[in-house]
Amino acid sequence: MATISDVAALAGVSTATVSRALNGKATVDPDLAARVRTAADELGYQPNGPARNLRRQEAAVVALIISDVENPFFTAIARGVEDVAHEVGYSVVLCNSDESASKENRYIDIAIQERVAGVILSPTGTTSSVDKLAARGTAFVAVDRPLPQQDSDVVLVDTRLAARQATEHLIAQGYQRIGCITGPSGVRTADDRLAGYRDALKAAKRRGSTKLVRRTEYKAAGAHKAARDVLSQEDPPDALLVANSAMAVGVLQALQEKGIRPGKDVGMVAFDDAPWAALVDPPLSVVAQPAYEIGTVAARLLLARITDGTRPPTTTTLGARLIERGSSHRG
Amino acid sequence: MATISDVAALAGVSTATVSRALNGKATVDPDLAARVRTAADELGYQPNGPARNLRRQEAAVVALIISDVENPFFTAIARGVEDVAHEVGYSVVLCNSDESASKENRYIDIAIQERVAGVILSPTGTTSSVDKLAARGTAFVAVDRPLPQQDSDVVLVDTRLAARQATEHLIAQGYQRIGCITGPSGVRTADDRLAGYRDALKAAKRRGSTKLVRRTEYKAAGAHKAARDVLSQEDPPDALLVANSAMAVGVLQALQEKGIRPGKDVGMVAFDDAPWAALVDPPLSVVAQPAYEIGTVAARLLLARITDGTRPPTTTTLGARLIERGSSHRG
DNA sequence: GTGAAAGCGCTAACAT
DNA sequence: ATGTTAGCGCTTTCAC
Repeated sequence: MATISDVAALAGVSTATVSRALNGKATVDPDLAARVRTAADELGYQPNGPARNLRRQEAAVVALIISDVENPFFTAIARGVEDVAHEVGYSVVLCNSDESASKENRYIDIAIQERVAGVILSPTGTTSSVDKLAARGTAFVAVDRPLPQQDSDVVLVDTRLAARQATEHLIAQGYQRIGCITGPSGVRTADDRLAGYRDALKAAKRRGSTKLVRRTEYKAAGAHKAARDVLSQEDPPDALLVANSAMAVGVLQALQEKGIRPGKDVGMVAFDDAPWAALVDPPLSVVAQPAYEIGTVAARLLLARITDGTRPPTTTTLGARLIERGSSHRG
Repeated sequence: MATISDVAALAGVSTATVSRALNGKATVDPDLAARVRTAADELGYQPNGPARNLRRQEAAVVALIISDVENPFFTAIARGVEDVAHEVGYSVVLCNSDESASKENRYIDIAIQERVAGVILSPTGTTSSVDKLAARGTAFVAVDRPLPQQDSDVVLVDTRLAARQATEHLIAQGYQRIGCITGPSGVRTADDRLAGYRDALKAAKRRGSTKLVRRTEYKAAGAHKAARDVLSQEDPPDALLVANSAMAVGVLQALQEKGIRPGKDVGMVAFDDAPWAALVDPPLSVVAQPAYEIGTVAARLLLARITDGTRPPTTTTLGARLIERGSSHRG
């Protein structure tokens, strides 16, 4: 594979000049620069990234570690990050931690080893691995979930408030026994959504009951089981707040199997406005989160921190929007 | 940041010994190895990836360039690739080419520059950029779509046959004027699905009509417009074959807006068994592609090629499965 | 404006 | 079994 020396030899200049020419430094004679570019093209020269990064002590790459590639919420964030990063010449590598602390840890190690310029991640809960980034001075920002005792930049959604509003909406629609199916304990968004749900019940002077709450992984399968379970008990809920769109799939399956009609028999609001939400029957009421915007904001914060590591950490909280559709309106 | 020399100094050995110990070479005294590991831990030593890769002339990383991160088909492939790659100690970086030849090209350049061990990609159609990989001897395998005049490893689905079977199923159900909404011309899967659709019509001695065919990008918005258009004409189709699940969303929206009931008024089969397909009313008949398996097979082929660049290229064709649900049964 | 030369951190010959 | 040393390809002072 052609190296910078090959290009230098062909162009009849030094390697230093090649480097300067190819990196667009102003201090190089236009004629020479042209000759260098021609030589580089001729040889199909591609700079050796590891060598460059070794020398520069940093790569123009940001790592984005998300907890579930198959969740549209996170892929939308990814797009936001990409769009901003590409604008300023950074590449984005996507890593899928799969909601596993050990995978997250592994990817953080890789990010450090590869000396990426920065890391954006949706932390799995344990803070330990992120400390390494802080210790090394690698820029990072958390999305979707804050980092316990770590004052970093973070981009969140006011998910507790959103959950409260969604629950209040169900109450206003006349549902009496509202249940909640949320994610695993310790995952901040799952905890917050549950808290918001309870806020609404309390404000309406309703007594909550643990029998109406189920916690499970943020996946269809878990939610399916949870929904079957909660609906099979003696006093089943007549409405459900569901904490993400994958879970909504599982819950709707369960309703279908049990012959329960959403909206009429059991009201339902789910987090995340999946593309299909308006297509099911009845259309699914959702809490739409600004996922793409989370990505763009996080990327901008990261870039700012890369250039200036001393700026004070900020917390950005974006709002979510309740979209009322048929599944939360008593027919 | 601690370097290998720091570790060597602390452990009272040479850098070579540190390198050997940390890389698990057999030829190092167990006591020394332990001392080295302790020193490394103490310093929080993380090897410098660029330096290592520069020296080794290769990184234990494979790049996966997919054409749409928001398409569940491709994210399922990503999981397959990851699972296999991680087993053998490779990391996977995901790149989103967004169905754009220039982005694909850019990511290929980056992959080359970073000297990744191999590349898996769903090519956008133009072959040009992939030539660079071949020219440099970087291992790569194509998924979902073959590479024109490039004999590489490739993992495909027999999508033409699947399209034919889906169309035959619609014919068998008594639909008379079957239309097809497929992806852009030049994208192989889009062309193949159209060809399979025509195969079925021809075999049934039906005359196809270009007025029943629409081509658009593989996204909901394009398909939405296409469906409105095709259904508004004088002799509208009474059934539709739709080329992926994002498009199915757009088509179902259009049907909803026009008050057309899927199944009863217009039959429908779509590619890709999205999680929500069984939840819409009526449940959507689909062609289920073995996406995860495409990923695992591709990863295994890539690893084999990384170890032995001379093995003859293979083509693996996996089958798809028609899942009949309500949307293709006349009520 | 251009070239010579040092050195980023690591691994692999080679020497012992 | 361990240490010494060269060098991977690049960027960047430092001279000129």
